[in-house]
Amino acid sequence: MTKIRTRYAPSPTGKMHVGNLRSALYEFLIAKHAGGDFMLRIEDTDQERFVEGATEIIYRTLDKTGLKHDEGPDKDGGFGPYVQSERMKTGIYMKYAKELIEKGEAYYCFCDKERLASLKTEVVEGKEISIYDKHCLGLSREEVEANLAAGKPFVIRQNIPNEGTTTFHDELYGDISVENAELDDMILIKSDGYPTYNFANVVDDHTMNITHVVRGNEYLSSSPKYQRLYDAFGWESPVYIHLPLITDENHKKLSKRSGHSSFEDLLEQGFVTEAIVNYIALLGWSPEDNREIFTLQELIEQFDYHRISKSPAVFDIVKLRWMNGEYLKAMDFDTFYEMAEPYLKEVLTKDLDLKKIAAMVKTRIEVFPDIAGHVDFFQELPEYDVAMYTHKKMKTNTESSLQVLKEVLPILEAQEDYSNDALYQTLVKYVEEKGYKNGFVMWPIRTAVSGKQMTPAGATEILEVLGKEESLRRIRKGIELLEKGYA
RNA sequence: GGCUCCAUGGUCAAGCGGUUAAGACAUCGCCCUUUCACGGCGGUAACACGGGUUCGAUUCCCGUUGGAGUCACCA
Repeated sequence: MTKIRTRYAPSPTGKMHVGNLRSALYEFLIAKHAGGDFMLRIEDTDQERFVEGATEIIYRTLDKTGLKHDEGPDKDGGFGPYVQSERMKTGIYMKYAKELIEKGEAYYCFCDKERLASLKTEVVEGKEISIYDKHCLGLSREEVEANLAAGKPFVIRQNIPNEGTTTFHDELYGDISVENAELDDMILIKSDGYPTYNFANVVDDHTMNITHVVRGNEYLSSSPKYQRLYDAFGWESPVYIHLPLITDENHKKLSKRSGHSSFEDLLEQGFVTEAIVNYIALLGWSPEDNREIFTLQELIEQFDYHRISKSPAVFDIVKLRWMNGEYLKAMDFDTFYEMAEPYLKEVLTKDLDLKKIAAMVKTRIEVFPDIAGHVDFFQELPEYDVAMYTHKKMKTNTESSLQVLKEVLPILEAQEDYSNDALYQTLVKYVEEKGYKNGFVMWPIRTAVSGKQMTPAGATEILEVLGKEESLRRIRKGIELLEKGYA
């Protein structure tokens, strides 16, 4: 049994798309589950789309998510170079392309843009559809030589016969066959000398000993062409595993405008890395049991690629939010605080015990940006309606609240110890003396000091954080409002 | 439009000829509670349709319908 080798082969064109990230994750898991190697190869054959800094994003994301590659541009494993533009300098692609020409499996094509444009036959949904007419296949060897000698720009095309069918095997989808007549003579080497993705991919996967080619199923329909390339070279084809698409809520392939389509977007929206990885692992794959929360290590152990699903999966941000909340709840406090602090400081500039507030909020938020809405009242008492004092279950109304607040004010003025425990004891004592229910007293106090329908903590906890002076100020304000609301 | 793939609740999904068709998110209700949340308990909700094959189809085959992907000197 040969060692499994998978590869992640992104092109440095910008942010890390979640679809790409999931491919990387699955490629990593398939290799690691079997004790194999996971390789990184940079596919930068399109100089026009190259984005400065994009390679760094790839490294950073892989590092942050824990998808450590065994080989790559920065980690030579003997199969380099690992960047296609560098591989090109070795002449490898041209060498193999010429081999194909010798075999009659490829040919030079000198057709210019104008001629190609004249081949456009049909326009469907705004896209022009054309199939190359093999015009240059008919060129004699002399004509080709003459064109080459004259320095005429050329591309090299794959020669696919018009008859017969081509079949390839996918581990998940089984055998897939297409008529050769359906297959276009795709370009292998572009006029700038660079290989196309299609060609470089095949040459590199083979020469780098990749055993399992794992990629999105948008490549499913072009796979027969790749298969023909393997066959033309006489190479053994790799195991193909095409992954189901990840779609947006409209069941369309996830696109930039979805807003949460890249790993960076998600981090910005306050998601934690582990939750994102965990969630996308479950988009298109499920374990044998019903577990949903997995560390990367646990995923490696559990990941059996035969359990990858065939149908597309909708990226559900709501479920991701839930999962993120689970991670936040399970996180140790110091780590949580470190991450939450910037969000707290954004709304709380007064001298407040942020750690205490962070603890309140830890189990009630799903993503960090939720924090602001929970704690803003600590900074400043919001405007609120006296109707908020009325709560049927607490049996409170504006009248009872006014009375309670008035009675409680002197008690709280006399109170020295503003710790949660002490305050609670004091208030409960008052409750008992009066024969009230807890909520009958706590509700109006909480309302007065928070001005909000819901808060991340009970009344006395809020009093503690606010401190005596501010608490009393807010309660007096509450009394004032209630009296006014009355008149 | 051609080709290819897919088809279990709103979403992620188990299931691989015989099940009361799991579970999770969301949603609804109840309980708990110093509000809300958390947590606990419970409810609503699915095999797209039509033919076969079979003693028996969610499961196998064919068709229909629906959805998606792809048809570049982009990957």
